[in-house]
Amino acid sequence: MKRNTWQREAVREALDTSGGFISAQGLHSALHAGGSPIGLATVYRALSDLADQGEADSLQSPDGESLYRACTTTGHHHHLICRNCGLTVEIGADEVEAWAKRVAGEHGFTEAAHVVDVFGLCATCSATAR
Amino acid sequence: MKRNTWQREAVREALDTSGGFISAQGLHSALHAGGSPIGLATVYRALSDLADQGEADSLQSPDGESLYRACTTTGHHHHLICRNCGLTVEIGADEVEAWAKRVAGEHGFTEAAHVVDVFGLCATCSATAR
DNA sequence: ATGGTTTTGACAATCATTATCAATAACAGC
DNA sequence: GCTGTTATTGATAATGATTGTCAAAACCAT
Ligand SMILES: [Zn+2]
Ligand SMILES: [Zn+2]
Ligand SMILES: [Zn+2]
Ligand SMILES: [Zn+2]
Repeated sequence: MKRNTWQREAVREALDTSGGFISAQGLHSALHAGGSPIGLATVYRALSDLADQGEADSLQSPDGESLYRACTTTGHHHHLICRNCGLTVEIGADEVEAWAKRVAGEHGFTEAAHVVDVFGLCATCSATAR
Repeated sequence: MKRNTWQREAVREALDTSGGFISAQGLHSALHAGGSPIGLATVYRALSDLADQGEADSLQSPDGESLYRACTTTGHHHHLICRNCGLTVEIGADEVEAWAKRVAGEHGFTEAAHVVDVFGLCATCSATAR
């Protein structure tokens, strides 16, 4: 049976607080900065569990890091992510869902999954950058 | 000035031969299997260069590895990839391009890039799997 | 409160990728 | 073709993220 520990709860809360996508290392740093003595391995395990249970979304950053986020949308969705500050907008994309299903079918592919993310600079970061 | 070496050419040819997306490690193994004594670091450098010059496409595998492929389509496009055998189909996706641009704009994002890939089992692998 | 079982965390191990740097090989100019 | 300059190579070390190990600590049903 699965047990409840303050570590797991701490990770959940830190994820909620973070707002945007964040790496395991980043979350661990944030937790430490907040005074938590949680171990790094534990953060990795908690994030992995949260992702498995569907309580967190995960994706690969452009440079191959795994990033996690506590999303509010329950169902399947995609993300618009600021590559500077991490601000994330959850996006429903029915037309993309249809497209993905169609192209997979047209080429005889089964068990198709898709990776669809948009990375850019949010309005705030765009303004700052100039 | 850039010099031409048999190593660089070997990587280009191996990429062409591969057909699907392949990792640097995988290409290095393939080259060694074919009798080439090329070094691993050189394969990494050559692939990075090819990607920079637009002669190769690159993407992150679902588990965070960088994969490369010599694509025939010159312009921007996306991929339908067999997660079992690596078979890759190049896909033009005007509707997705438009969608990505639209959602970025709607939320004030600039310099938006998108990651759009479909992973599945190709017809052959689907048949074998059952 | 107790005991069996899960979870933790310090640390080692792994794996992909990048940095080093002396030795090598391209190639421009003679 | 020979030569000197300089980009490139490759063995290896270094890095950085992630996972494995395992004894000690924490949970929780009883
Ligand atoms: Zn931003
Ligand atoms: Zn989708
Ligand atoms: Zn391509
Ligand atoms: Zn296949």
